Amino acid sequence: MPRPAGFHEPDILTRSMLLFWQQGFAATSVRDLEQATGLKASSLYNRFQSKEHLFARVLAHYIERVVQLRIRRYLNAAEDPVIGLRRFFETTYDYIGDGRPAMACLLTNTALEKAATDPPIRQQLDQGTRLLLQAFQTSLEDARERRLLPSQYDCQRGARQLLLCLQGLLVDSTIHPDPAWLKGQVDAIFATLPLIEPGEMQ
Amino acid sequence: MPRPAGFHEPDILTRSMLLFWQQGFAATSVRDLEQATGLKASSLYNRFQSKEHLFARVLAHYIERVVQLRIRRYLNAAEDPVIGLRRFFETTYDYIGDGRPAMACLLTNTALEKAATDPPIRQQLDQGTRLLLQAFQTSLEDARERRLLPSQYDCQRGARQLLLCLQGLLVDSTIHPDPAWLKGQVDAIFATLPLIEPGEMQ
DNA sequence: CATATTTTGTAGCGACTGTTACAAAACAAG
DNA sequence: CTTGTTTTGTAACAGTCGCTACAAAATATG
Repeated sequence: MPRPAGFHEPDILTRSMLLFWQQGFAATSVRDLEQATGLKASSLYNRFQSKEHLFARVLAHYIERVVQLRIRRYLNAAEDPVIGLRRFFETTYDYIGDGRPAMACLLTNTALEKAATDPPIRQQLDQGTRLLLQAFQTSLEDARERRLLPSQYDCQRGARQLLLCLQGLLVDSTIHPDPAWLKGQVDAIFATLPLIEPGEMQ
Repeated sequence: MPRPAGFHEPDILTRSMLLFWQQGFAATSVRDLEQATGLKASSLYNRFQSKEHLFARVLAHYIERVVQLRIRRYLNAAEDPVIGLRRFFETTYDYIGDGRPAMACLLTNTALEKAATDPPIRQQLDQGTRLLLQAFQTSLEDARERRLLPSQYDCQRGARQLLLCLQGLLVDSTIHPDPAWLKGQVDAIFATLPLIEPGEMQ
């Protein structure tokens, strides 16, 4: 009976996501969203209840389509867990160059822009970070089992440390959008891992 | 000859600073600034050219009055440089509690909200971070001279690592405004420092 | 006091904000 | 086709945005 919607919802979420990601929540107007999605405001408000509700959906979309994808691609699929972790970190600033605006991470941006506001948003942020934390810990445990890390290495604490550094790296990537500098930052991060060199194995 | 200004400029900057700090640049309106400073918009625009110019002045004020003060109080004045560093990190989330909104750091907030905009702002952010970087390095070098760190410890790299962790901690403090959790994060940060225990000294 | 200079308060500019009422258009089922 | 339901497009709402023109008030100098 009903007239079917003339658009693809995941597509709308992706297009909105890119806007929020680049400009932030407050700086993205409904008119911007209209233009990016090709939908009129009435359609957007018909499908999603408000700009805030749309944003919450976009956050979930980001976790699903960006964070999870990166975890699978760089961490779960890596042959060497340490190399996988390194690739994960180095690809956080891949987008830099050509004078494009710094984008960092939608979750991080949101944390500093809207954390104090409503609980559903903070819950999404918490879920995203827990996802990363768990993935890091798994990689570290994998590395420990392969004797790339000392047997007494605390992987849970290491994962927290890595997450902290990742968030710091994202901040730094907006202040210093310079791949060479950021590469050095990643080197500094991984220099603190008590990696066992192949020659050290007994 | 001229009529003197009926207000104290540093006071205006401090009051504006608190607003930008809590709400961000975009979310702080000129009307908010009027109310917080007690000045009418015409006076604000007479003294400062625009909201953007005022914000740039506020950033410099923040570096001078908050960052420098904290460096002097916790790092320069510390008897033990490592304890000083620890105090510096632990006091970043002192404001948390009583349901107050998360404030993190004005520089960090600005980096993720406005980094892509105008160069003068980014220059301020760069100066603030370089200030911190230098202070961290000095503390680490002090610690190395006192044989709290190995003689071959790379203090420059350590300082970059610490700055990264600080920025990460600031992000985390908005997602998890829980002093106990944050204390654990600081512990994880300092656990990576290759500190020489007193008993290990030869 | 008179004058020159600056700071205020009032009022309002045009543009933009998120949101909505309402009717026209599009479609699936009968 | 008709009916029922949903999605669209148009237009506009009240409110806020950054900002400014202008005159009144205030004050250090002469």
